[in-house]
Formats: sequence, C-alpha cells, structure tokens
Amino acid sequence: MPNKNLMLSRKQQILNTAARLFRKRGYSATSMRDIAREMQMEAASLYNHINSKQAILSELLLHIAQAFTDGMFEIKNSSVSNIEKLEQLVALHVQMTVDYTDAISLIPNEWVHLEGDAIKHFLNLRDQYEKDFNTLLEAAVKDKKLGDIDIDLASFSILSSLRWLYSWYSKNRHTDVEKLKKEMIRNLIYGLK
Amino acid sequence: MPNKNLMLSRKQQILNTAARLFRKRGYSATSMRDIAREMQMEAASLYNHINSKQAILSELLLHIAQAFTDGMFEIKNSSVSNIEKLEQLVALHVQMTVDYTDAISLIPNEWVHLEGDAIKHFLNLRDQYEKDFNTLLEAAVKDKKLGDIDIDLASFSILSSLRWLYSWYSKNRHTDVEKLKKEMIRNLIYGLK
DNA sequence: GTCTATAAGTCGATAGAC
DNA sequence: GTCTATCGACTTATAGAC
Repeated sequence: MPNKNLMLSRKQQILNTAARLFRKRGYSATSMRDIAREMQMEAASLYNHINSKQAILSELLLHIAQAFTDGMFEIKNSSVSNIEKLEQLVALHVQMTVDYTDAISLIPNEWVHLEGDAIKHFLNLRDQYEKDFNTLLEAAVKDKKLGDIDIDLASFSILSSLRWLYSWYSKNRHTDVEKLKKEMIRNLIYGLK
Repeated sequence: MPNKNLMLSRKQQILNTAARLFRKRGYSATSMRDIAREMQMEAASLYNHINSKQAILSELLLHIAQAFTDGMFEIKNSSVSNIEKLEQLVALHVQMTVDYTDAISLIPNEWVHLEGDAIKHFLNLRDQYEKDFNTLLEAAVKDKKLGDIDIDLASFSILSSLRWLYSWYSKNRHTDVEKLKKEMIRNLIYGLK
C-alpha cells in the first residue's frame, strides 16, 4: 500500500505527523523541528501551512471533541431505549479510537497545553459530554436496565477505560472492530448489571 | 493543620512539589524555575538537594512502581483465593491513589520522559506487574468466579479505570476509602461476572 | 512553497561568593 | 544551603531571498 499521506493535503500531513509525535513524547517535548524532520522539510516551512504549534494542538483536539459532541447529539436524539443509547456511545468511542488513534490519545492529558479560547471551548465540550453521559446512565438505572450503582463513579470507570482504549488498540490493530465494540459493551455496560 | 511540608526533609518537599507541578503541566512543560518558585527559592539552590530534573522524575516514578511490585508480591503469595487476590489488588490501587495522588498521576504518561536505566527499570516493573495481573485474572476465570471474558481486554479495562482514579479522587477527597475500595471492586471485578 | 539566517526568549545546569 | 551570574544549547516564530 502506498503511503496514505500522498493522498492528503500538506496541512493534513502535518497534523497527522504532529499527532503521532505529540502522542509519543507529549506536546511540550515535541519541537517544530521534530515535526519538520519527520516531514522532511525545515521548521520554518511548516509556517506556510499552519499558524503556530498551538494551532496544531487546538485543531487536533477540537476536531475530536466536536466529533464526540456531534455523535452524542445524534444518539441522544434517536428513538432507541436509554440502554441502547449507552451501547451506541461505547461503539462511538471504539469507532473514533479506530479512526483517529493518534489524535484521540491526546484527549486525556494534552488539553492542558491549550491556551485562551481553545481551552475554554474544549472544556465546555468535554464537560457537557460527560454530563450527557451521566444523564443517560442515570436514565438506564431508572429503567431498571442497570443495578443500583454510584452513577458518578460508574460513569468515570467506563469513560476511563474508553479513554485508554487507543493504547490497547495500537497493540491489537488486527482486531475486528465490530467484535471489539460488542466486547467493550459487555465489559463496560453489562458488567454493571 | 500546619503545612505538612514542615515535617518533611527539604528533598522530600521538592519531590512533592515537583509531583504536583508535573501532574498539572507535565514533566517537559515544568521548569526547574517553576519548582523553585513554588519552594520559594532559586533554581540553582534545588541542586543542593537533587542531582537533576531527570532524577526527580525517576525517584517519583520508581518509588510508585516499586510499591506496586511489592504489593503484588505480598498478595500473590498470600493464601486466599484468586478472586480475593484480585479484590486485594483493586484495594491496593485505591490505597496507593489516596496516599500518593500526585505521584501516581504520572504513571500513565510521564514515564516516557525517563532516560537510560530508569526507563528500562520502570518498564520491567510495569510489564511484570501486568503479566501477574493477567495471570490472576485467568486463574479466577478457571475457578469459575468470573465469566468467559477476553482476559487481555478485561485486564486492560480494569487497569485503565484504576489508572484514572486519581482524577476522580481529587474531586472527591471526602470519600470514605474503605467504601471506595468496595465500590471499585464491585464495578471492576463483579461487574464482569 | 521552501529555504537560510536570525531575533528574542527559555531551558538545565554549574561556578563561586557568602 | 542559598544566593547571583552565567554558559551553551534549544525554543517558537519571522524576514526576506529564490
């Protein structure tokens, strides 16, 4: 298979390369020269495609956060049961992990390096997502589909596992995605029954 | 209550301060000048107590990793059932989280900034711990105490939740520790039944 | 769109006075 | 054990040639 980067815009190539390096060493320990070296160009040339190192990070993080918000919106407003909505949310996380493995790895920690409006926007999206998740979990408990759990702690446990899935998936890329979704739904939701 | 740091050696004060800042901004984004400012001294003075910034990180991470290895050794060699050993391991993680909240937050990501022998040592301890954890999980399945789960993925899910517990605990410090242990055992182990 | 050169600042760490 | 002063390397980002 030819290098997938050949089909992408120069800017998208830079974003993908940066995501991979930020994942490996963190935002602060990755220099513009590091990104340029991987792109086989000089650091100064990067600035013809992106405005700043900070802009790279915020594009990566806000794109992922917005995709989760959009997914939540669709699932929340669909006409299936609450427990099925929870299943679909777990499946959404698995699919995002498969599609954006490097960028999604930045969500748990690297947002602290965002600045100004970007960090505010990111935290707004994240906090609203977590509230919506808790609300659905609570609704499923009221539907008697889940046991009498501590909502906040259970929500936290589920989202923690999903946040770290990129790490497991990176070592198990051969895994069938649909099977992985079913297994995670079982582990994280029906495990709580 | 007087400042707890008053009872500690100057070196331990520096380690605690560094752990707090490394947690907040990451190892790379935290400068020796940042640590010194929090200690109300000059950066150069830190070097009378510690050899380097790198030495701070390796002391913090290897102390935690060794404590987990020691805990695993005791639990593994005790004479209770496999499922009870798993319960005790979850309780160990909860206790470590309560006792070393800042330093434990560095375990998931900041080890990548270790160098030389320190990173080798850390990864050896971590990998052996995870192998032991998987072995116990498998034994509990054979004992018919757990369902027919994907060992590797279930192990991963449990450890992911435990790795992120420091974040939950920081916002819920009032929580009774013994109650938290029981709730996590229920969520992470008996949820899988 | 890529390059060289460089500005302006921060980094970890050391030397040596007190 | 703490300070001031400083070294040499590295940082993000820009100016301007091609």
